[in-house]
Amino acid sequence: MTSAMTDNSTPPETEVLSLLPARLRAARRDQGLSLDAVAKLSGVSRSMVSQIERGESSPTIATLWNLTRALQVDFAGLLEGATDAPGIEVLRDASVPTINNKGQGCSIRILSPPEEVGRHEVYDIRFAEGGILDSDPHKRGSREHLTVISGIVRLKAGTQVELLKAGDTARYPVDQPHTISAETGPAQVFLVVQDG
Amino acid sequence: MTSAMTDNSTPPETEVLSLLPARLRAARRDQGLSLDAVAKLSGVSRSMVSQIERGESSPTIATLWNLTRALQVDFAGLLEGATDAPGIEVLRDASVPTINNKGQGCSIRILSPPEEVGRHEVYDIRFAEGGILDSDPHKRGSREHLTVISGIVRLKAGTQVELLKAGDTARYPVDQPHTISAETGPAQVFLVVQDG
DNA sequence: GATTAGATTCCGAAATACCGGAAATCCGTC
DNA sequence: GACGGATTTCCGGTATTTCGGAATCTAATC
Repeated sequence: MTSAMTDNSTPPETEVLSLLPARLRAARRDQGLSLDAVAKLSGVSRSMVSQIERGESSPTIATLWNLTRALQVDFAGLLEGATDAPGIEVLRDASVPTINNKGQGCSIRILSPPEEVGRHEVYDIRFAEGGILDSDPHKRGSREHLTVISGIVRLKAGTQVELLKAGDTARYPVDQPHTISAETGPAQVFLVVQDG
Repeated sequence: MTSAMTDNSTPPETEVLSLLPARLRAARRDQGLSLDAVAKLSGVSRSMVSQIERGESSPTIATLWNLTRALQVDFAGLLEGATDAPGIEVLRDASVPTINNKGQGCSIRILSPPEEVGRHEVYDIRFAEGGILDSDPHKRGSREHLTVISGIVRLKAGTQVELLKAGDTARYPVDQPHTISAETGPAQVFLVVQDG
């Protein structure tokens, strides 16, 4: 058969899988390896490597995994779309998207682009005195990285509680309910959410 | 046959693939979906989904891809090791590791743990008037996310130049030389480096 | 131009991923 | 405890991946 790739559910747009063959071949050639060499390194037969590199076969994750280890490429990055923007994108102070109706007495300024899902998001959060931000658990494995710019905040993650003042930083898993509050006065924090 | 997973080249340690079935099943159950439901959503048959979730079959990347889209999980993250730390880690203002001898007139406060390489790093950088931080290109695909806390800074990435003041944010690729400088007075910026 | 060494592609045969329907298992409800 | 309804697993058959070897292609050398 001519095209073995079962590309059902493949709208015109994101055929990320079609990029994989070329990337694999490039990775191999970059290291000056022959098909036979990677075959011995990975345990995948030469013919299979050849077919995969020509897009004539859709490898099982097991074999792909073995290939990535032999070629020393990152399994994850291999399947990601070419995500490179050309130049500097600037988001001016006045035009930062802001959410006010979440939590109480706090405004959330979204500093990362909405498209960029799956890696990390960046927020600038400003609390009035007594402001509270309550969050439900995110996806398992996610972590937050919180740095206090000014004021004093109280951080609660699961059962644990910490008091943080300007300059302090806290990191914590967020597969559990967590709360940030500014009890003693206004505060500003910088929050990086790393998706799990 | 009982175990179809071709697990050749599988040292005792990182059998990341063995985690995949459980993760898929968890993702499905979290959304309250039945095998039949995801089958219709993804185009993969119920039986296949069942087999994959029980580790009795190693899916091709094509079918796995379809599953990830139906379950709305990140293909990349699915294959990464479980990276969860137990509780809140706190880094106090006074004990933040700081670098002063890089660049001129600037001190770099490292807010992310050194172990956590490969995802993102977080820095709090403080410039004296005239301070300059020159950086060589990082790994291709890396991006920086810079937010100005106070003062005015000049950002140069490749050939492009932008002037940023307090509250402004800039995002830019760093597979090219880039420079941050505070020409008109002291400044403080927050920098998130996303590894490519 | 012929020879040789290396790399890649082609070709059965065996293994296994994949599908659709049937059987089995799990629950609530009467 | 028996009866739906829903979910999951089992069981054919088919399509595709995967392997090892043979054939083809590529280039350098003589």
